Amino acid sequence: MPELPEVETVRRGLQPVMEGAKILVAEARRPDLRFPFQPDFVARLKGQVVTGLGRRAKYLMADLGSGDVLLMHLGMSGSFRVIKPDNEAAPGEFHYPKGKDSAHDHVLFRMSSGADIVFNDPRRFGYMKVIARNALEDEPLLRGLGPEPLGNEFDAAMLARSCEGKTTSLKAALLDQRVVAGLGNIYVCEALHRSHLSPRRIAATLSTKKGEPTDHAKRLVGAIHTVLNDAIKAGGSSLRDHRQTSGELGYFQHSFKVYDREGEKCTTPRCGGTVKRITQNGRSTFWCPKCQK
DNA sequence: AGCTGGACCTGGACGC
DNA sequence: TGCGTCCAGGTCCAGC
Repeated sequence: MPELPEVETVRRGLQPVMEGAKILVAEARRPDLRFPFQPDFVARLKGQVVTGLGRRAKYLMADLGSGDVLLMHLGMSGSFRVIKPDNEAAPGEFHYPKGKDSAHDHVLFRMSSGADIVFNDPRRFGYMKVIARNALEDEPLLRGLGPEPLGNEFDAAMLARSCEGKTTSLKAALLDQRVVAGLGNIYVCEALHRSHLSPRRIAATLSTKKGEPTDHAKRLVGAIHTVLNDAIKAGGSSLRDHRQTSGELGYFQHSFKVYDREGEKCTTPRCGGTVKRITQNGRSTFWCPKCQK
């Protein structure tokens, strides 16, 4: 599920049951997700109080009382659900209704807040890692991350600067987490449509020869802001029945203008174009060639 | 150095 | 029904 708005929605769902609560039990039900779990993964979690739950780009970060940080990424198909523990179960055991994809419930936490938290990830592109807080800046997974798209430092000037000299497409540049961290395939397509910019445009065209941001860059940053904020307000997007931690569906998918709308009429007033799908860098791009230039 | 394409996984939708 | 193909919200890494 997870681009920035979905990860932020997950964070808000987990925060009430995680923050200030102790991890009574932690369990990893397989040796690896995308990477092997660290040998001391469970040991470093058990008994720790979660002092805060934050987000950086598409990562969730749980601060622990020990000074460690639990880093979590949802990959393509990761999700969390919050369930009530079964009081009949032994204290260290997780008993809960099994669904058809329970086989992909890979990580479980029992919190002192009275919640069990289950991480499910069929494709296992997600991962979790415990890092000492004072070593965060050396963490390779976080190293080259660009600015938060909703943060103060991300503006047209900064976007133009980081796209300077880039010969790749605008689509590919915006998906590059070093340029801006948190966008994915959906919100890049949506932001480009809302700013009427072609996904095939060369990224370097966001700046003038003097290195000043063009109006295009300003429009694009504005569109990124609005589409992300609107999506967060809607609880993210629910594709293929992906759910929030509470089991509720986000509803921003109903607001997609182009993503997964190939063949539909463009919604831009007086455009009259049709949404097309092309492949760029191996991934689908949805856009309207008529109003995106 | 920057960029592209393949690899990593599983499951759902579709066509025959 | 079953089998094959294609596609999916991400990102790392090799190779050009």
